[in-house]
Amino acid sequence: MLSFLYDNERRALMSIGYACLTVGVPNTSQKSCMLKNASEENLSKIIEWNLNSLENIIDYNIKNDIKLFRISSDLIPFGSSTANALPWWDIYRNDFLRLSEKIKNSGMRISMHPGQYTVLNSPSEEVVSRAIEDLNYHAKVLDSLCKGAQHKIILHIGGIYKDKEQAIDRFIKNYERLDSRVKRRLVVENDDRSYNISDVLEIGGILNIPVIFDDLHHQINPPYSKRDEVYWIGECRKTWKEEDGKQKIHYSQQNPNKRIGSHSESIRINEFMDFFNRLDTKVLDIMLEVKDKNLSALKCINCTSGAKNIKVLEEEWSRYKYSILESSPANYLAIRKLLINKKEYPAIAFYNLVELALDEKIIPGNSINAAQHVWGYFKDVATEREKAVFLKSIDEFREGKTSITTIKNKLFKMAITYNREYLINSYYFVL
DNA sequence: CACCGTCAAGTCGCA
DNA sequence: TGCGACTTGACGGTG
Repeated sequence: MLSFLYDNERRALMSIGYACLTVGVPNTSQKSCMLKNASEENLSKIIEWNLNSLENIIDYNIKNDIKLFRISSDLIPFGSSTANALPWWDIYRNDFLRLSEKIKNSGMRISMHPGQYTVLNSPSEEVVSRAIEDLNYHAKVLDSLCKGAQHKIILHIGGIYKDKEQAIDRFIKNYERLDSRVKRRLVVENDDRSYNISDVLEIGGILNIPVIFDDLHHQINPPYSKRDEVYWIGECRKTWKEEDGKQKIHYSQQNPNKRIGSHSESIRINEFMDFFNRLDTKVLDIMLEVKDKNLSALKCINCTSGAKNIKVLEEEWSRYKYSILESSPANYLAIRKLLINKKEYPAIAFYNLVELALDEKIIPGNSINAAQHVWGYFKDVATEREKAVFLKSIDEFREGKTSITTIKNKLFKMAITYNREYLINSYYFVL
């Protein structure tokens, strides 16, 4: 079947992924601690917890065919600080080995991205040496998980300090101080205030390292030269060598209710498809930066990987269902109707309706209706006491004495207790 | 158990 | 020169 070939071919070309955390995936939370609590005992507990969460994330990615993922810099608390003297790569060697097998066998591409506080071009030697230590830490995590140089560390250039030329020179000079294990993975990215894509291409060109194009940063902080994103993505492509793997870009959308640069709650699919269709090649990986994480990754994957079986959308529907019922009973019915014909694959239409529904203002009566539907999964097994508690909380919600979140949390606990997998995977508890 | 101030990192604008 | 704002998600103390 042609669509099958197309599907596989397209998938081999492009991976779409998400960063650091998941939404609605059980047992994937991260822990951290404050400096004053960074005892060896406490740190060990947290690292163990975080590695277990990471394994669950990787399992989830494999199960859902998500082949691009950014690991949180907080995986090891104070990983680049003397506050954490644990040889964690050694202590948890077996865990890292198991994880690296899973990553390798699934063909997943991993990355890491030190935040805005890792500044290689600072005039302060203290700050620079901490940045170098931090990059060493990131390389150590990646080396423990994946061998190839296609698994990248993404870094911003840093500050300006009232003299951009000198600041760039300092970046270039300090780059040379980096360990080869960092250098082979290091790529640089444009930011939303100081270094635009033209600046970063210049720096990447001098250092002969790949450049990541970040679309939202580019919209906020474009170079003087007026060229469109497709042009700049093409320029960045030239910086990616064979051993670096596929070109990688960052994509996010503005949150209309927050300050410039804030990431949107979800990827608006029409806007994304417009961008996707304008790309002059599909041979690149797209890292999404968005609040709803894996949810948007699945959305974009399902809308760009050619025709799939409608089962994919039915699975998504099973997870979105009760959120949609809560926010928009009308769209709930519209989506059911859309998915009746099992020979079609109306992915974009489906996500359009989901977005429309979730944008609606929630009416308390609809919240109660959805909660009662979810309660239906327990009505045969719940104890009298559980039933009384539920009915009472619905009454309290009606009177404004409790929040729907509290009710949802109780329902989620019951989903765990009675092992209702269908509900445990539902976005109802997180959207 | 829900809520909200605090933490951790470095830069930059403004007194 | 020094202080507050900025960012992000989890902690940790309060009610």
